[in-house]
Amino acid sequence: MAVTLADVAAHAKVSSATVSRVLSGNYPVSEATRTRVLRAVDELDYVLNGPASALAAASSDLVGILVNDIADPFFGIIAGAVQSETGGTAGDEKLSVVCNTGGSAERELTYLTLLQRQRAAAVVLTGGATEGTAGHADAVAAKLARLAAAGTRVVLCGRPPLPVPPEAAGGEPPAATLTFDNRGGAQRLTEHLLSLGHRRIGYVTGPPDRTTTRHRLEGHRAALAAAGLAEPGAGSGSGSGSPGSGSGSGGLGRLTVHGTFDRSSGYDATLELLRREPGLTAVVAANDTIALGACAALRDQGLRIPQDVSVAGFDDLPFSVDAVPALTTVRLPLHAAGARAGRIAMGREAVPPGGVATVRADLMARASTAPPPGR
Amino acid sequence: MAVTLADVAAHAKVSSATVSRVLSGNYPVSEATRTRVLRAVDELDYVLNGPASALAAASSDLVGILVNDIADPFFGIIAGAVQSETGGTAGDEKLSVVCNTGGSAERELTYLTLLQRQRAAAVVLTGGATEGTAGHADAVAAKLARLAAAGTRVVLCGRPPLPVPPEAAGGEPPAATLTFDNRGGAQRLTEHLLSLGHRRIGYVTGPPDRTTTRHRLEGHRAALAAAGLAEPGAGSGSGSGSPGSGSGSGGLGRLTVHGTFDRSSGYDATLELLRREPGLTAVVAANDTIALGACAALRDQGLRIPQDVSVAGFDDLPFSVDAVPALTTVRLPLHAAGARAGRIAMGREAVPPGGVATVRADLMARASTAPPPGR
DNA sequence: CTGTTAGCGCGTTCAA
DNA sequence: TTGAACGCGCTAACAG
Repeated sequence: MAVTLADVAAHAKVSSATVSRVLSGNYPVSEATRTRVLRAVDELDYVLNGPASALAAASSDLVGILVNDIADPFFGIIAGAVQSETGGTAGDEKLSVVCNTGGSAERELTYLTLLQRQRAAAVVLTGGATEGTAGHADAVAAKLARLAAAGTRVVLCGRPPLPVPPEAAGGEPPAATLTFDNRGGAQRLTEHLLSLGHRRIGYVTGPPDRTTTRHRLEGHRAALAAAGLAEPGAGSGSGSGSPGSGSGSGGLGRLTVHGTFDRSSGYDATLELLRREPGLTAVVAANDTIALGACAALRDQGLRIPQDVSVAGFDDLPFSVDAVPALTTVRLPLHAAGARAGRIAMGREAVPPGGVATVRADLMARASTAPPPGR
Repeated sequence: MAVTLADVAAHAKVSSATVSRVLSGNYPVSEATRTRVLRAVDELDYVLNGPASALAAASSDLVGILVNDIADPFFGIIAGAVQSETGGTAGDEKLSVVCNTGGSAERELTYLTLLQRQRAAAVVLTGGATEGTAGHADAVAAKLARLAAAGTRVVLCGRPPLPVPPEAAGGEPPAATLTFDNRGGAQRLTEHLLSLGHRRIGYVTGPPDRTTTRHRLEGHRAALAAAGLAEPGAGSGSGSGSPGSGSGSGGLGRLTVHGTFDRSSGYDATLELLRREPGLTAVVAANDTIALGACAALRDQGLRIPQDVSVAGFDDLPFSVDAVPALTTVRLPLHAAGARAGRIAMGREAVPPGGVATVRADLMARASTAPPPGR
């Protein structure tokens, strides 16, 4: 049906082996035959058969990039940066592709299996992990270990390091990891608010079963605790997973509302926060997108930012500086981190010592935060 | 090295063919052997070899989604919608992957070739095309025709229909197309501004060699012309491609500045516009992201929106409604269009009559536009 | 319902 | 420098 190597060989009056050598280029071929072959390829519109090639060579040029939400610029920026390094930057053309897991550990596993089937050259997992259902995290870790064992480079970008299995202690870690300092960044952000004088600070975040949610919340609470604001009775995790709802108990959980990582969830959660604590003077959001929704909700309630209520986000996505007022947030060098992950995936940069590098998260104090009213 | 079908067969004491049948599932196998095989698969940690499978079956489960800029939510939303339909919605698991072309026709061709090599089941091209270098557009069209001929479903989403080659007239079009009404939407948007009383309207747009740029600009100018505002001497295309610069000639081109489709370009271009025409009362941006930059620039110049200058965008991305003031724009049903493209790519929805369907673009008049000062 | 047998198209020895 | 031959791992006929 389609034109094959043999067809080209016949057309150029050489053996198929010669054609193969000309195309792969890593073997001496006389200039005369090379041009003859190339002309035949052109005339016949020949296209290499990827599966056959991969089968024979026992390798492929696929690089998979897994993201939780492709419509979220947070992931788009990272994925774009990874691709800019893994794409055909040199002779080594790689088909780097991004796979949208929707934050589901199940789909993540599905994609990993699919990539494993394709004998992918590398896999980059971006963003926080889901740690809800016990077993799923282990299943992912096990699959990654198997991928690594089969020669696939595994890189984690913006995700906590894999737990090291006891039996593997001392060996090379299966995955190179660039982890974000979510905890530290969140802590510095809340310290900023505290230093401005805020004491009644609401927290609007994403699903409780995400590492990103948990770490940023931990940083926030660590800052509160250090300021003597930690109330007893609040567990580390809190609230249900349904948008707009949170833990109803007293303590810290009362001022934390879980939802999803999007704008409308931030809107709803902020209204809920206001219901629980009308005297709120600041809202910290787990990311910039949520913060945008929070701003809208506050504004719709007739509250001014930052005169009545301060608002802060996380990530420093491009739109944050353009918000009105400009959003105080925590900057994550998403592009740089993604690019580095891409280079590691391509083997062009060494794995960080110990397999793990922490990416810094810097406070960007802007106009959306100010001292609380009457102070 | 890796465990193969034969290993599983031996372990389960059946033939490799039986194992294959159990795994593909589309063939009757007794319950007893099926469980035995599955257990063997599990015990041996067997993973299907994708290339070998694709080679033997002469098909693959790859679906490619090409986007111009993966960091831009415009593409993220479309790609996410496509994936939600092409992902394993039923028994037919497809590895749907998004490829970032960066708007380069060259990389677009590279990706198409790579997908062709993999014998992709379908390819979805999103967003406007580049029409700069003559020949490149033809090369892409030719490649798409070849892909379609080889059985790959080709779908265009948010891109103008492929030119129909004369010799193919009457036949099935090679690509199903969902095209956006960029021209109509832009025209209605500018009519809205005109009806408010604006006469000095600046236009900030992307690279001149993109169909999206051209069509939206055409709609804008059509509205101006209908209002008798067309000045002679302005060509259809104008300006150089470098950000912040535009055509220096008189006529319409004077109020049009080309750049890239991002925020900083919108910022710079707006300053340039203000330099050329300090009496400007409105700025129309070719998309919402540019509009955001335009707002920032105006604000930094001490101009109020919309009291001093009105601003409008295009696309109605999620953040637009949260801008302050809420952005007047043109809504494109990106998610719906992407989902439909995905269904067509999967063969779950019929190709529109004639191969082309136009997606409507509706004016969303919001708070960023108002009558000009003193009126 | 299950086993046997041929290739799928290419990379890679081994000889020449 | 080139050609011939084998096999990668799997699916799809064809028998039984």
